[in-house]
Amino acid sequence: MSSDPTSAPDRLPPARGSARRAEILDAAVDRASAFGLDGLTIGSLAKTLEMSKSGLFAHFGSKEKLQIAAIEWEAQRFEKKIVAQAGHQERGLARLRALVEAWTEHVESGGLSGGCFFAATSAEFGHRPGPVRDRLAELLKAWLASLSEEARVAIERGELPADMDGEQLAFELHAYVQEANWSRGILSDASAFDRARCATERALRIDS
Amino acid sequence: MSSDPTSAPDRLPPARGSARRAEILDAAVDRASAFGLDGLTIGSLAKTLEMSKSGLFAHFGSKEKLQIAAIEWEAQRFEKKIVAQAGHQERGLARLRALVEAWTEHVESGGLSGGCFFAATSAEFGHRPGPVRDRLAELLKAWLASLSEEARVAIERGELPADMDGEQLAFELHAYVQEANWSRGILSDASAFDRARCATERALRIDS
DNA sequence: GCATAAAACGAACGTTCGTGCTATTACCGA
DNA sequence: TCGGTAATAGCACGAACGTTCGTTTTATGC
Repeated sequence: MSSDPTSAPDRLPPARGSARRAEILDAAVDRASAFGLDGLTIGSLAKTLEMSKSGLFAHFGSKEKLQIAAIEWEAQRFEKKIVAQAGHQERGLARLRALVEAWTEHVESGGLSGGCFFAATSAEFGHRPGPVRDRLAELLKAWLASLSEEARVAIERGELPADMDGEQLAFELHAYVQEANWSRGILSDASAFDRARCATERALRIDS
Repeated sequence: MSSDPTSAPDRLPPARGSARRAEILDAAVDRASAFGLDGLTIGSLAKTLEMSKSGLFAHFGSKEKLQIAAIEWEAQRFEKKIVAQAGHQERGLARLRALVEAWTEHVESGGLSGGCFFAATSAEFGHRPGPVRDRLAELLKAWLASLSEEARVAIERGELPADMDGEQLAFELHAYVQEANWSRGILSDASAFDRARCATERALRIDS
């Protein structure tokens, strides 16, 4: 196989179906951001991709597996684009700021037609038990924990007031970005992200 | 009309079906808070109420009209329970505080199985054009305007710092309650409303 | 070039969706 | 008591849902 120059790039992902799968999941994430993971119907998704229902279905085996695959797909994108990038920053306030800023930019300009994928899907499944909800809860809990842990370090280092509570700060920072996403959606308020950035900045100022 | 004591109350809504209609809409709001206005199917709603699909359907004429009726129903409840009550408070900071506190309590203990009705439905329809979205947008824009207008009065009166921005403050206060609702849902975090109250309290302190 | 496996397809299943149409029941004024 | 109106039920419809099946196309390895 090493003698064949064309087959070299596709190493660990074994199948040539992986490209198709990526296309499907990109479209699935986009649709789910606007219509929810329930509104993500196999028929409409297949029509979008100009393929047959059964052909698409065979990639996942069930709708629930498709839903979870979409979640994992977006989670990976999120991890690479935000968490990993912010990891280059020094721990504490700098990294916390990097996380929130990258996240804000990701939600604002992520290119999804329904705004933040996780906002849409977690609102949808917030009160519906099952594997989909469980996975979403896991991911979002971890994301909140990342924020509050980094806030804790910043406080410990004296970069933020000692009487601050890391979890409370994470709660508020998270709220601003979610509110901006919501506000842009239902209120068509494009300036909402500026408000979020403004609120974030004030929350992270040392003197507050 | 003043001569007939019995027909006086039910003027425009003519029917004695109004009691049944109330039952239906109560159930509809509850279901929609958990499953969304799309997940609010006529079949399942009828089963919940132990009546026939067609019998229920006849009350509204179309699913979209049922959805909008549910929205108006909850909007009325909201108006009476929160806006009207807070109207007894003096304008400015006192009324703003009353609005947010009553709202927080309403979302926390409103008895809906999916949490805040408007959070669920506006997230669902945030990016889907149509009459349902339009009505939700109208109501939520008005609610945000109520908050920021009251904030503006409070600032004008010197009850809040003069360099504050009413709209920005409303954005943040709104964000806290929405975040609490979201957090209780997907993270099963019951203490989220305490965080929201804490953040609200700090935002409304004069010295901040 | 041929065997083989993966990928996509078209058709159909049973169910549920929203929505009509018609018949039946319950109530209230005359 | 009767007649009319509002409320509900029963039944059927076309469409879309997720899913299964058998077949056909496509790509790869010997």
